[in-house]
Amino acid sequence: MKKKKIIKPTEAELEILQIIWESGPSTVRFINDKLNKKREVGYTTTLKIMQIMAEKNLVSRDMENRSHIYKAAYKQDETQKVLLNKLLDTAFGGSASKLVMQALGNKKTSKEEIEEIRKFLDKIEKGKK
Amino acid sequence: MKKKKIIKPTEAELEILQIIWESGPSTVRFINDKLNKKREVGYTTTLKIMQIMAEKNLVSRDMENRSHIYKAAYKQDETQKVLLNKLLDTAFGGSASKLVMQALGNKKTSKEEIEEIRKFLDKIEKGKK
DNA sequence: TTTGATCCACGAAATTTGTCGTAGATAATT
DNA sequence: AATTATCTACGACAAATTTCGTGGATCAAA
Repeated sequence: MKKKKIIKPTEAELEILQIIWESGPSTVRFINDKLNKKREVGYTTTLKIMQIMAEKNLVSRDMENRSHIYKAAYKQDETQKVLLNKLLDTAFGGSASKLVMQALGNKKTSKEEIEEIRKFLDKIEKGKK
Repeated sequence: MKKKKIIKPTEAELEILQIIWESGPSTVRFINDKLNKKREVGYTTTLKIMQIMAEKNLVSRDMENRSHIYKAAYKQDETQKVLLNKLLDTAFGGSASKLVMQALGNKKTSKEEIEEIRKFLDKIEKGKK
């Protein structure tokens, strides 16, 4: 049995992870600039959080050059899975369908998205029979 | 424009809210007992958290009798909605369908549940024209 | 009615999160 | 070469979270 990995990024960490997932391995400067397009954050604040993320092994970093390059240790999918399951447990009592309907009911979902989900349902139903 | 209420229970608070949602208005003793079936928690710890929840107006309490009775200030649905939307933003970049598929992909969902979701999709599509 | 159980209030302490400032090193510019 | 810009490391600090212990009040039991 492998040791279970614990992934639980905080909000600030998730904000950073999202940028890395989207843009690939990045420097602190790059990420801080991106963040500042949405809200004001000091450079050292971003730096500090990313250093902590490295300690926690949420990211790894290449320290070859002066400005280190950080990359995500876990794929976006894995992290989403963990967070979703946590929410499923803590707030939805484990009912995935309730969660799904809540998600769809709230947000205006496009016709295309709905179609996509239908196909997805077909697929998992087939694999289930 | 009404003042927007912010609901963001912590993990410990959610644990407690779930019990209240499931069992109805409860005393600290009752909740602490329930919690202790899963993990060890001191009575005063539970008490303290519930008092804080009352301060935050996450719960209201009837102080008529010596042992106060706490009840949830928000319905489970409302809270689920808030938490889900937060997760949607922070981890899924706002894509509800991605979240939905992730949720369905992970968990083994029964045929009945899938059918239920299909009907739900029909419904929101109709309401969408 | 004295003792013991139970309850709340209050506060202390440990941890985590998020925020920066400063210092020292290195790179770039003039 | 001297000055300026840019990095990392480190520590400090406030706020929020979680954890209890103690003390005083009230209720129940002996």
